[in-house]
Parts: sequence; structure tokens; C-alpha cells
Amino acid sequence: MDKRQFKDRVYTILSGLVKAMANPHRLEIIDLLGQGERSVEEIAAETGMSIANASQHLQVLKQSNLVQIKRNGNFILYRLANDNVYKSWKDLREIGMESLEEVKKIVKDFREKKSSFEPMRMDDLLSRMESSNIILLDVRPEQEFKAGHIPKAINIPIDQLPGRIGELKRSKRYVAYCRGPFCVFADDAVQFLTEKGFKANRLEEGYPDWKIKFQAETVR
Amino acid sequence: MDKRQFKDRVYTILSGLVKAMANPHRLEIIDLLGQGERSVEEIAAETGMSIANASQHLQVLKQSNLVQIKRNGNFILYRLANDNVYKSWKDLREIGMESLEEVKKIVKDFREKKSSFEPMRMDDLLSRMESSNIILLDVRPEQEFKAGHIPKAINIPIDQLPGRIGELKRSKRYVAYCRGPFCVFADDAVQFLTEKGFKANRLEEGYPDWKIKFQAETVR
DNA sequence: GAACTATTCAATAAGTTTCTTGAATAGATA
DNA sequence: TATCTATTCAAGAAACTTATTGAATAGTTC
Repeated sequence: MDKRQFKDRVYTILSGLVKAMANPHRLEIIDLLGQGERSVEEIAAETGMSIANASQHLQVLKQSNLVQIKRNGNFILYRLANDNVYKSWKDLREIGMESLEEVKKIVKDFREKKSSFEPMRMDDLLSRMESSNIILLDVRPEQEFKAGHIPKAINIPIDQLPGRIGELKRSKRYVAYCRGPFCVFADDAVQFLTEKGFKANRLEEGYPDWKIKFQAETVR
Repeated sequence: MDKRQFKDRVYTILSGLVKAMANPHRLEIIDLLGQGERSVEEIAAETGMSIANASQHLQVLKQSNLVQIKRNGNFILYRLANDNVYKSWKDLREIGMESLEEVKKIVKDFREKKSSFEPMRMDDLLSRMESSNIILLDVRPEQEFKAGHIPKAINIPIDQLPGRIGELKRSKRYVAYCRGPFCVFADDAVQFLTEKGFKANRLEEGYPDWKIKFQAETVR
């Protein structure tokens, strides 16, 4: 095998991997599976796709070794094959968030309606949490919180927030996080809390970002 | 704009970015541009493509904001738009190197003909260089070495190596590196040095990987 | 073992990507 | 201003990708 053949083969295989990610639905699936395993039905419901279409896209991801399956009763559960998959998605997402004006604008416009405060970055949060009166609020569904969360966070799922507002204190600043930058639970929480007179920001990143940043070694 | 519209738009734009990377030639171009800027002609020559085809692929990368251009005399020079682009490619590459058996096998088979020693990882290298008698050997063309290299490395371009073998000492161990894991200059160097009775390994990673790992702050 | 149910498969039509060829362009040099 | 040269554009054929539909499957539960 000569140099050119070697390169052609390697780059062709790797481009196959990239092609498997190169679809809006499949990116959304990868982002969702960053939360933990899901059945085809759940994936279809959360992403607004038909079941047959979700299944087809999941086959593409499976054939490229980006996801793996496990049977549980009547359901087949899909999960990301390893942490590198989410890490790659995160990097691609960050190119978009940092250098595509179009993405920046859409995200900014969408959030502007929900909050006048800037989102907080994870690096800032961790340094501020020590000394200040910040409370970290995980607004994902209970099951996801139980599967893993940022230390010291309290869990009030977004749909329970109106009923549990009494648990919160006006003297604190609340920083809400959820699944990632494109998850809107945190934006909804910030909007609701701000309207009720609380101090609230969203965290730019979500739980999976914290996990790959700080738990990489322990997870392996 | 509702939640679903917001997500559809963001994921569609980001998938456009991923699609722009989802081609073997374009991945090779990104990898090459990790070394520094290049003209269309140089890119075509180094990757074995026709000029028209290289140009067409460069247009795709440019339209997705992955590369930028600069005119220099008669030539148009292409370069990566920012460090995140190489970082994303690196992560995708690493999924392949770590979890695609097919990639692992091709790389292993190709290297086996060149060397019986395992490649050294960057993390190992840096800890060993202090105390041991390792010499780091950059076998890229002189111009690339001058544009940036790993500290303490000496530069002997692969095509000058046979003529300059007298500069090397048999008491040392030589660790050769070049552009990245799929660059074969280092493999050729290791093969040559081993045949001449020197102790030599290749470094798994290349210069751009060192750069984004250790120079990220200074470059920004 | 029968019935059930989540998931996959197969076929199709519309849209997209790729490479090749040869012509066109824009900018630099003389 | 004319010439030169690197790069881009345009057109077309072949090969992929995608969503939809309805049928098939495989594994579980009763």
C-alpha cells in the first residue's frame, strides 16, 4: 500500500464518520443522547420526527459506530458509543457558536425574548460559586438529574417550577442549566424567574459539557 | 419563533458546517492547512487532486466559513478560519483512531512495515524528554519548521535525512514527528533510521496538535 | 404458543453531491 | 494596454441522501 492509497483509505473512512453526523436530525439525536440512553420512540417524540425516519437515522449512526444499542424489555435503547462522540459534537457546535454569525444571531434573538441577562459561562460559574450567593438550578426532568448532575445543583424540573417557586429565596441569584446551549428549558426557567422578580441567568453549557470536562477520567 | 423552529434552524446550519467537512478530500485539505496557508495549486499537488476539483472543494470550505483567503501576488492563499476548525478535525480523527477498528488496522498495518517500535504519545514524550536522552526530530520541510515547531526539536527534512545522517548520535533515541498521525514523513524517517542502526520511534501526533494543546492562549 | 408492540426494512421520488471537461475571469506583471 | 497565469465557473452524468409509506420482523408478555 503506497502513501496515496493509505491516505485515501483513512480519509475516506473518516469522512464516512463525518457524513454520519452531517444531518440536522442526527446532530439533534447525538445532542439528546448526550443526556443518556433513549428508545427510538422517545427520540422520535423529542425531535419531532416520524418513528420510521428516526429509526433510519439511528441506523446510520449505528453503522458508523457513533451509537450502540441495548435491549431492555420491549424497547431498544440507543446510547452514544463513547465520550469522544459528544466531544466532537461539542467542538463542532462551538465553531458555530463562536464564528458563524447566523447561529449567533438566531440564538441571541431567541434568548433575548426570555432574558435581559447574559448567559454565564461554565468557567465563570465555577469560580463564582465559591464566594457568592449563587444557586445552581438544574431544570431538566428528574430522571436526567438522577442519572447525573453538576455538584451542588438543586433539581426543579421546568414544568414543576411554577408550583415550587416558594422554595426559592429572593436574596439569591439563580443560574439555571439544562441539556446544552440549544436546550430551551433553562431559557424558560430564566424567563419565568425574572418575571417573578428573582435574579436569574442561564448557564451557556449543559450537563454533558460539564461531564466531559470534569469527569472524563472517572467515566473511562 | 417557537422551540421547534429554533432547533430546526440551529441544527440545520450546524449540519451545513459538518457537511462541509464530510468529504475525504476536504478533510485532507483541513489537515494540510493545519500546517499553514497554501495556494490552490499546492493543495492540489499535495493531495493528488485536479486543480479545478481542489478549487471546488475549497469553495465549499470557504462558504461554510471553515477557511479564509488572502491574495499574495498571483496566488490566493487559503488558511483555516480559526483553531477550532483544526480542533474539531482532531476530535473526529481521534474517534477514528480510538474506536474504529478499520482505521486502527490500516494505520497499524501501514506502520508495521516501517518500524517495530510503538509510536510515542505526546503526553509520554514531554515527561520523558526532561530526564532521558531523547532527541526530538522534526522531519517536515524547512519552511514548515520555521513557521512553528515543538520546542527543542531539531529540523532535518525527510529528503535531507540520508545526507545528514552524520549529524546524529547512536547513543541517543530519536523521536520523529511531522504533520500529524496520517503524515508519513515520520514513518519514513523511523524506517530509515532503524535500518541504519539508530534507535527511533515516531510521535503519534504532529505539530498542529502540539500547537492547539499548548499554544491555544497565546495564539488567540 | 398467540397476540402484541417496538423497531426495522423496502421501494420510491425528489433533491443533493461529486468529478470531469473546457471556457471564463480577475488580477498581476511587463 | 496587452499578456499572462492562477483560480473559478458552468454544465452534465453518475452516484448518493432523504422523507414517506406501508409491510415485515423479532422479541416479549400473557
